Parts: sequence; C-alpha cells; structure tokens
Amino acid sequence: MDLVKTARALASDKRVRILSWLKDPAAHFPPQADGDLVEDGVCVVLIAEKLGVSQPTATEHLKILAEAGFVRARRLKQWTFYRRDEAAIAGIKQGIAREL
Amino acid sequence: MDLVKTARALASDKRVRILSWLKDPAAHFPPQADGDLVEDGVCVVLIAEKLGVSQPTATEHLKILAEAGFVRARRLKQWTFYRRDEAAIAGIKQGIAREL
DNA sequence: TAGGGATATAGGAAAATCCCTATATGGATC
DNA sequence: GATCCATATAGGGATTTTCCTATATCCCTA
Repeated sequence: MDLVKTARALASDKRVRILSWLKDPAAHFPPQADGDLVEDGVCVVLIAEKLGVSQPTATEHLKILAEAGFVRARRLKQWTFYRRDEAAIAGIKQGIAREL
Repeated sequence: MDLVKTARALASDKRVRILSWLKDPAAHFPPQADGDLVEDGVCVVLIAEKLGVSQPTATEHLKILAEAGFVRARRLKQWTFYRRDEAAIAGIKQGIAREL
C-alpha cells in the first residue's frame, strides 16, 4: 500500500465528501434512468452537480480516488458509474493501521 | 477528527518518513548529548540532516505533523525534541477506520 | 452513418505547497 | 549583559494542485 498516494487522495474536502456520499448513494442522489445507484454506482454528472464543480473537474477527482483504490468505475452505455470498492477500502484501512 | 487535515499531513513522503523513524528513534538517530531519544524525542537538527532538508523546512514539516496530532514537541534547554504521540495516533487510526 | 449525449483529455490560470536564505527569538553560558 | 547555539518566523521562487473552458472520444439511437 502506498500511504502517501492514499493520503493525497484523501487530502481534499471534495474527494472525502464524494467517498462519504457513495456510502449510501440512494440517500444522496436522485434515481438514475440507467444504472442502479447501489449496484452500478453514481454517474459523473450527478456527482459533479452535487459537488458544485464542472464535469471535467469531477472526473479528475474520481480518477484520483480510483487510482488510489477507493472507487471503481463501471461503464454502461454512454455513462460511467462510480461506486466504492469496499474490499479495497478495508485493505487500505488495514494498511494505514499497520504503517502508521 | 479532521480527516482532510490528517490526510494532508500524511500526503508527503518526507513527513511519512519522519513518522516512521520516530517509531524507533534509537535505530535511526545517533545519541544526543541532551535529551533522551526515546523519552524526550529527537531534536530538529538531526531530523533535518537525515531528511536532507534545511532546518526551517524540517521545522515546517514537524509543525504540520504536530498540528495534525501525530507528534508532540518538548522543549528542553535550547532544543526542541519531537516524539510520536502514540495515544493520539491510535485515536487517528480509529477515526480513519470510522470515517472512511 | 449521422446526430447527440456523456465522459475524457488538453491547455492554461489561480491557488496552495514545498523549500530555500536571511533574520528574529529563546534560552544557556561566560 | 554579551555571546552563542538551536529553533522559529519572514519572504520569495519553483513546483504541484485545483479548476475552468474548449475539444476530442465513445457509444447509443434514429
């Protein structure tokens, strides 16, 4: 586990909020026409709107979270849905507990 | 616990290395004339040298670690010694496990 | 295959971080 | 009190991060 890379991903209020929202997507986002909020994840546009940033900025934040292992992207039709990777996050927590 | 502040403190290779060295100061630093490495902590100059940065830069890194709760400063004579705050770090680990 | 919607990439401006030198401060000692 | 050593603070340059607009790409649908 790369502790610095993990920490950098969490060193942003916006990224931490995304992670928090994705714990319970149905409580934080409206239903989607395609893609189940819980099963498939939340689409980039919804995250960008709730975050109050442009779509490219949201994409960039999600990319950083994905590269650190916190979330996974799933492409369905023309949308990309992001959801938490709970198994990876559990591993990250263990890694932090071990290395800190 | 402020997750973003904690993450920012860890979002630097140099600060993570300091934290790691301070787990076992005697294994990483030479004996000090004043101040016990384990009891009192490690003086700023030794940390700056090992880190390969100037003294003010080391001071800045240590300040960031201290403000996030990872280390504590102890002033003895004209030296400032830094040591890990294990109780606080345990709390940080719990906080991360809870909030992530 | 033409059109359109969603996402990704490119490029650049603004802000934050990192690290330096110079200097101020704090405290011990002569 | 004068001096010296360790640390803290000030100020500034270089790099990185953040976020935007414009545009390219991907993929569905007509």
